[in-house]
Amino acid sequence: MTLDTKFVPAEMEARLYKQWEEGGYFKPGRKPNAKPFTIVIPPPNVTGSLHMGHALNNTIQDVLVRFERMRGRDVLWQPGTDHAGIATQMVVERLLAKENKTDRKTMGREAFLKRVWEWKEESGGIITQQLRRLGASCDWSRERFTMDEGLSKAVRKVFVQLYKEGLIYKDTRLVNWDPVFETAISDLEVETRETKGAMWSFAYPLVDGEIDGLKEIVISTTRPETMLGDGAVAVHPSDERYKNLVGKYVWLPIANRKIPIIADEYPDPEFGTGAVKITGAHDENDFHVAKRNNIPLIMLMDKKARMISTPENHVPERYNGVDRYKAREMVLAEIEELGFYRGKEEKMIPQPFGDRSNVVIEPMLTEQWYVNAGELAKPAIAAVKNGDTKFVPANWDKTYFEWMNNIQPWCISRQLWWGHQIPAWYGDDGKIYVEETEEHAQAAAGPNVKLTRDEDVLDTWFSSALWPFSTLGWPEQTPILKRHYKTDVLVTGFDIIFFWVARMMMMGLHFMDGEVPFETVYIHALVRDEKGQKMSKSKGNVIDPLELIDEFGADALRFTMAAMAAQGRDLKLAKSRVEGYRNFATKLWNAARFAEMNGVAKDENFDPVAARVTVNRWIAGEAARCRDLVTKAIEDHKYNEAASALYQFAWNVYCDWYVELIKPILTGTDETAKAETRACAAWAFEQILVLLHPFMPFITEELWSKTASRSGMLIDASWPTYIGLGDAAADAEMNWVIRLISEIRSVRAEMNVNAGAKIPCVIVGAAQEARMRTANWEAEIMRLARLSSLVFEDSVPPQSAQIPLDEATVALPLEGMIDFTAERARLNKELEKIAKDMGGIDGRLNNPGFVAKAPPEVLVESRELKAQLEEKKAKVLEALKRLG
RNA sequence: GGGCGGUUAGCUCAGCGGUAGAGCACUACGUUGACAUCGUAGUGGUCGUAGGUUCGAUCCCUAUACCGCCCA
Repeated sequence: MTLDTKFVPAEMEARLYKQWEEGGYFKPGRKPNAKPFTIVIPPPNVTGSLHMGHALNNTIQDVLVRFERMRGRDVLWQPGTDHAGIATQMVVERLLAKENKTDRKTMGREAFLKRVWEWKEESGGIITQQLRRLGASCDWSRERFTMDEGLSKAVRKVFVQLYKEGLIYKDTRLVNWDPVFETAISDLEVETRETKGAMWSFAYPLVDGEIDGLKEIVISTTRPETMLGDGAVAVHPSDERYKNLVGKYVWLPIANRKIPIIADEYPDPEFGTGAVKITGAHDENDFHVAKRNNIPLIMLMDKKARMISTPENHVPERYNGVDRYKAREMVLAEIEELGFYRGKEEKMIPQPFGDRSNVVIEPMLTEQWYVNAGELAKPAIAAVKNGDTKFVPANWDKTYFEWMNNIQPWCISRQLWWGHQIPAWYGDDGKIYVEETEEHAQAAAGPNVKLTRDEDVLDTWFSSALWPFSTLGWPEQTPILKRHYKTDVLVTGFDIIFFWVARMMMMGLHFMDGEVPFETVYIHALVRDEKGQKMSKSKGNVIDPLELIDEFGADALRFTMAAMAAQGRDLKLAKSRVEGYRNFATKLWNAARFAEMNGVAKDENFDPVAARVTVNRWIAGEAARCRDLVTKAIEDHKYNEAASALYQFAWNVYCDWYVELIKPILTGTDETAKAETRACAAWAFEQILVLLHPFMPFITEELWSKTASRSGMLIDASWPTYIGLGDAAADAEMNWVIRLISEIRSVRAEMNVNAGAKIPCVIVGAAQEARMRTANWEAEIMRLARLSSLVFEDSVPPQSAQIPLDEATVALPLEGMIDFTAERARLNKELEKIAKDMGGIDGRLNNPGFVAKAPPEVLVESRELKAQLEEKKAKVLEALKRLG
């Protein structure tokens, strides 16, 4: 059981993870009488590989899950992946193009889908393997995929029910059309970006010649090519300039059509000429104007955003099949040639881009399926208002409400192949049959109707919205569903509050009898690079979490994530931070090696409450304090505070002081004290392992098994509860000793005393308590402060450096070793600091308002502080006097 | 235009009403058989700016500047 001198994370991590997983520790149901605790994972895309966002997200979930497991809850962390419609189809299409030089259309739907499934089987497991490397303790035996048979059944059932309730319907309106993927996408998948563009002005001549001195109306547009589809020119009803033109017509050049001049509230008279062209079929605002005024909607483009020439749209034949941007150039040239060109202004314009395809989205008039989100949002809003679901940090509910209150119909149909095909059939009788299966549809239609299934698939987020219950077996009423819905916490980033959180709320409430899908939504920050920039492949600033795991270990990465998870928006990741926590792991390893070398071993009979040695009583109290801090911090989702408490306790308290202070005991002759201290040191270290386990599961598990022979694994250990720990007298004594040693060290360094030199120390004016403490810790003080002697005397020896310590003065007779000018300077500096502190305190105490109004305990504290400062000041002055 | 964040040590960030903190970096010294992935000591901040509330403000309020995100 000897520990190696170095610790190598890689081997250990793989081995331990396997042991946990195969040991069934991640599975629920092991504590059937315990209260369940449930988290559903935000399902990563099957196409994905682990990035920093995943690392943060899953670290937090794993900390929670391991913590609650240790606290005795019956934990289910439900894992799975998302089929990610567009993303996956895109990946496989690219693969096809590369491999076989073919495309999905040539292959046909069936063959293509077969290929996607094959790809999923081959590559879909990458991300889940990577989650394992992070240490995520999900129950992999319950892994789900959004296109599993079970989940697909849930999707069909939800769709059919919502349709029959009138909450899903078909509608023809403008949608965001992605001309690369040739599908509609939802508003959320569109990203508006400011891009370089221009505003061109054209003249449309009046059909009736001159009216009110006007022969033409000048309109401006950022999209010249759409003029071919103009159905009207609109002006504001209050616009005097055009008052007598409303109801007249203009000639639309190129298309050679007559279009009316209409009055509508939409045009801004202050902007440009105050007249706008209305292209109802290709612009959202124009669409509404056209609807209001009964203006025809003229379709100009096909699914690839190429112009089409039809008898209906009057687009000249030469435009047929021309790309929209090429058509723009043609229109501009022709307008100029016709003499209707009226100038161009370069400007930045907002343009919609597809978040996946990265091309300009075209508003297109098509028939699509919609969810009446407004209706479903009502209970979802109420549930957050009344506290059934809480956002942490709480201010995110504002974002949630803001969006939910203004929610638009959700376009859920996609003209893709990869996804849940919509369970709707069209009969040759012209009717739509929405049923869970073709048999049901046929039954509904009757035997003589020929059915054709809707070709479209559903938005990926439709199935994700069902995740908290579909993964638990719904629509079957499984025991797991009963036990683990609603879930306890959802951990996710703010970027998918709308995409996912809001929709899960809607669907959960609707299909689970009004019960919310989760009690708490913990929203964490997004991981950015050191400079605060979003990590992206194109910027080349991506830090790969797996590389960090390779270099520093999963524990170090996890601890970094937790330590940086302070509630905020951004999390800028510096590699040095990960390195620092790797060092922390090394420190723990070495502390364990120290223990091993010094006979520090677990003693089943050791009871920290009964410890007699002061330093042991003290460390036990510190352990209890750390335990309380960590517990509270995790409960409050303040992972950084938990991490910081652990780091401090393990390194600054246990390693720096406790271990150093017990060395003389461990090598001493007091066998009783030695035995107790060995047992206590082992106990305290064990507390570190247990408390740290949720954050650093691997190294703690490894040390757990190597520092004692134990019956179970640490993952299965109980979160400690302590009764009767904490001893104020022991704390006071140890703190005094630590202060004494620190002060001597500080003076030594400042006086440039050779680090290796042992020096004498004389304590003057010590009260009984200080004398006792000194006696108790003589060996430790001498060792840690590098003293050759430690004695009490009645007066300060000549040529001493002097340290005031409460009522006593600690004198270091350093004749010949130090420069007394320097010592005087040091004491004067000390005096300055005291004076500064005093200034603050006096300012308060001399303020009648403070004395009258401050809480009594603050007043007492201030007075005590002043007394201490005064005592110290007197000592320093005395010391200066002695130096002459 | 609407909303939400941020501005604290050279860097990355905590703290958020009662004496300014951590890690990294930096400086000096390396003594102690766990650890140089370390130890000891130290340098470094008028807590964006201006008002206000308060006995007291980095912390609360108002305004303002700059940076960032989301929505239109």
